[in-house]
Amino acid sequence: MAASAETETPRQRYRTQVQNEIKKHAWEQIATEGTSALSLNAIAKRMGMSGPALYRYFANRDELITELIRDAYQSLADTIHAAAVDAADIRSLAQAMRTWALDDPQRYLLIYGTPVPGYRAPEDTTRIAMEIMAALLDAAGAEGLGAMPPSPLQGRLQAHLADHRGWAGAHPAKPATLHRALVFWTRLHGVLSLEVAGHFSGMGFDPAELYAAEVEAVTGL
Amino acid sequence: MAASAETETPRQRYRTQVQNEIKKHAWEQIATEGTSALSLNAIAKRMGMSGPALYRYFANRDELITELIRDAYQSLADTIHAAAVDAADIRSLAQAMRTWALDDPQRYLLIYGTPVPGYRAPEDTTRIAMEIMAALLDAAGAEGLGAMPPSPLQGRLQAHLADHRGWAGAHPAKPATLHRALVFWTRLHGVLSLEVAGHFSGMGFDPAELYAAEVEAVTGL
DNA sequence: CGCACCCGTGATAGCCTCTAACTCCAGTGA
DNA sequence: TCACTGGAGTTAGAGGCTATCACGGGTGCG
Repeated sequence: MAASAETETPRQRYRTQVQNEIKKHAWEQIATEGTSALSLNAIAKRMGMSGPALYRYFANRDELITELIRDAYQSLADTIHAAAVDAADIRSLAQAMRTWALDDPQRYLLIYGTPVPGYRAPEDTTRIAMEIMAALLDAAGAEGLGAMPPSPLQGRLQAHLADHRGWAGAHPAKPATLHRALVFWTRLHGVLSLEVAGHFSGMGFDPAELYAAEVEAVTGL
Repeated sequence: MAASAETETPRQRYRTQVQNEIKKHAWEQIATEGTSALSLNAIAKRMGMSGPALYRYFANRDELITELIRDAYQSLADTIHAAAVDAADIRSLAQAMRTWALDDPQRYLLIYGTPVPGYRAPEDTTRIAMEIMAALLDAAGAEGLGAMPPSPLQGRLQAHLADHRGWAGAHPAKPATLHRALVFWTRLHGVLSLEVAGHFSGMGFDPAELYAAEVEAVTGL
């Protein structure tokens, strides 16, 4: 990332510094008011300069948001990697994902929330998404996890996944592992997204209990 | 709903008719451009009248969106009720939910997508949400479903749910049924929301296969 | 018939994104 | 050392949006 740190001119260093400050203010605004209320004008005002100045650093509002999405993806990938280094099991990965999501709900929703119909994700976010998938596949393929209860339908899904494993890249995962990783992702996302969006808030029970039970269900799949 | 149809004055009938036309245009706009791009001005222009006229029918943009959310909730509840009348089993409910979600992704996302931080859902949407939950509990409590694999953690969750069953209202569901209904909701929502948001689009496999397998996993829980 | 009410209008304020023309200064090369 | 180039920031302004206000005009009620 900082490969050309020495060849960087002062101009460039100043530029990236201002860009980072803009992003910092953008994150604050997103966390409190939501992404839809993100305003370049307001950021500029808070930084003590006039609105159009920001267009030196980001071509338009969409480009800033795209950059924030990229950063959010990278942050999630880093979090998962860090958890995988500590202990590459499903439980710690799941815990890391949950704390990451609850730490800044709007950051989570920037990735997994409502997409803008016309928006096309840039190439490298899909690359990061595949990195995340690889970490999940590693954890899902670990020894000592429960076997999956046999059923024609589950077997059919695994056969289908074995035929369509492009998303796993070059990962040498067994069909059952592909299945487990996918289910890990969707089930935990199911609990997390509803929790983050506040759909449990009036229900009274503790989402953490449900989350833990779902994590266990995946390990014993 | 149409209890006072005869006592309605022509004025009132015209009023609700215009309101419905506004909502119709709003839905079209949401489906194509997304909720964040919903513009009262654009709707007015398309209806052949000037912007401020719409404020006779909705106090502000938020009130219109709230009304649309209410309608979306009601539409989901109706869909689930219709499916429950045909056959009150989990499979048909799950199928109805999926077709409803894919039929208009932005309508689904209006309920389950990114919430606006300050927004507070009105009372009757939570009432409708509880109706939906009741239908889920009915289906989850049916006879002939597989027993749940015993585990201390799953048992602990069920005990917790038995202690915090306010969201079930007066429904006489066993703890295992509470558990199954919750898991039905979160797991299917996990697959659906990722599918609707396009996170599977580049992965190559068929979400329907995964969905079917998850439905089966819930029935055999 | 008269009157109150509701509907739709244009004008306007204030916010936003984004462009254009301009000034100014830092860093560069002769 | 000095002229110059290019990036940074400014103001002005177009065009969009939400929302309010004051004003005509028609509708339906007493």
